[in-house]
Amino acid sequence: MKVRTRFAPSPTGNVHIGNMRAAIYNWLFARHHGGEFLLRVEDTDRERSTPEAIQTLLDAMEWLKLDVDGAPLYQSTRMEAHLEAAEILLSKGLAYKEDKGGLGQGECVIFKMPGTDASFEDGIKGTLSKAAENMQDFVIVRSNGTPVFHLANVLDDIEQGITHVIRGDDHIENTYRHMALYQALDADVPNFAHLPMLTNAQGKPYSKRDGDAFVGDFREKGFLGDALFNYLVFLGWSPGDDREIMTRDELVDAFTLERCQSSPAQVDLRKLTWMNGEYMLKLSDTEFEATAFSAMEKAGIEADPDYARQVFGLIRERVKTVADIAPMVAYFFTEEFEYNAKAVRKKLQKDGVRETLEKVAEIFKNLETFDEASTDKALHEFIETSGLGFGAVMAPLRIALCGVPSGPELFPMLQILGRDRVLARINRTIELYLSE
RNA sequence: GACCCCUUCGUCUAGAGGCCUAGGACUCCAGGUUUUCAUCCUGGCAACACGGGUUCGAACCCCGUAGGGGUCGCCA
Repeated sequence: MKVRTRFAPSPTGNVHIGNMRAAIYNWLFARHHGGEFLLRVEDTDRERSTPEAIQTLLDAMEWLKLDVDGAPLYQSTRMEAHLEAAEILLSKGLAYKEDKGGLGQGECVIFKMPGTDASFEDGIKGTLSKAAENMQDFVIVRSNGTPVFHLANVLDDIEQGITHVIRGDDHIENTYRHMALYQALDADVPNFAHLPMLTNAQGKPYSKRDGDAFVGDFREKGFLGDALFNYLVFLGWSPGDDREIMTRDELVDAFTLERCQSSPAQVDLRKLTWMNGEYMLKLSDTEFEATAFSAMEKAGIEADPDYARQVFGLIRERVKTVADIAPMVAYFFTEEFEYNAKAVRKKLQKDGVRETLEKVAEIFKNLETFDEASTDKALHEFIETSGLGFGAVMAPLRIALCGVPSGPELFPMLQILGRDRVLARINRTIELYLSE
């Protein structure tokens, strides 16, 4: 039988990474088995399920490249089918009506648990079981006539032909109910696998208030979709060897439920950042340029493409996240850059620095050609003949040129900035900080 | 409280009775490379929750304890 998995989120405008990891595992499992990965939008909450919220969901999935087979099933279109099924259960005596008083709107439909002990083979956690006396009947249609999650969810999974339900382990208790429902509905019970939850940096469960746990937030913080994907897969799974950076094909090939962890995993931004850096390095020049240009555009930096490309070459290897790019390149494109106060105090405002910078400017001015090699040569000669140390010359020069004490290699930077800009910046720095 | 689940370095994990002197990765620390920062290279710190069994032998099996978590809605 063909494997079919699904992702069944309710569109609320935000997708939590815990949910998204479940989606990723479903996708991986389906692809590994050559099966299908379906989407079901559980949009019965009309208040929150706006077109925008649905779009946010779709965007997140596209960003992580979770391609879906077939058209999404919108749960809101299935209400009649749900209610019809409830009627059948009622007529078979597998459900009953009762006024529990909850909504104050009369009777609701309650599913009758079979009264036998239940047990199933969880794809991740092994054998799970529960005694009959610990399972209670539950509502499947509210007294206002709307179907409850349990009914809708099971019916839709049957409708979509889902063979494997991979979901968070907060659903374990529901699974016993759902299994009973499948049986009452004369449907095949799918395989279940329950994923342990993801915890925040404090090792505590993400609460609804943890603002940094949404997929969109990671995108905004400058993480790459591929990197987040790779990282999320490894939160609770490993291939069993030492690989950690894996391509999609490799992941699809290696992914099995048996290798999933059954204990919770904590999200570590430092490791994600490291992994993202690895993915930034793997970007082709064209891809890097595209992301860099859009990052700069967002930051309001206008740039000549050819000049910008030279700059990118300099910073390429230093970038960990997309968000690093704009601040790192800003001073290449504007004279309005900020001077780091501490650096100015410690490296610039010292005896002899003014003279040094003036001398350097003089040397640069008289250079026949102004490029990486010539500036390198000239400055080395100057340092040698003047007896000044490298630090005494290079550090102030760097701050004069870009305002900060660290950055890309200096000589290529000189060439890219060009003589005019370099001289102007040195002069301005002297005026600003080194004139009596 | 009841029921269920989980427990290897700070974190993600390898480990399915002898290969474990418990391996890898991130972080951190030290050294090297570098004008600086980052990269890179080398090295280092660091864990089987605890207590009982079973066994010639246990991180791996069993029991218990502790800690953590989930569920107990006419939410999903």
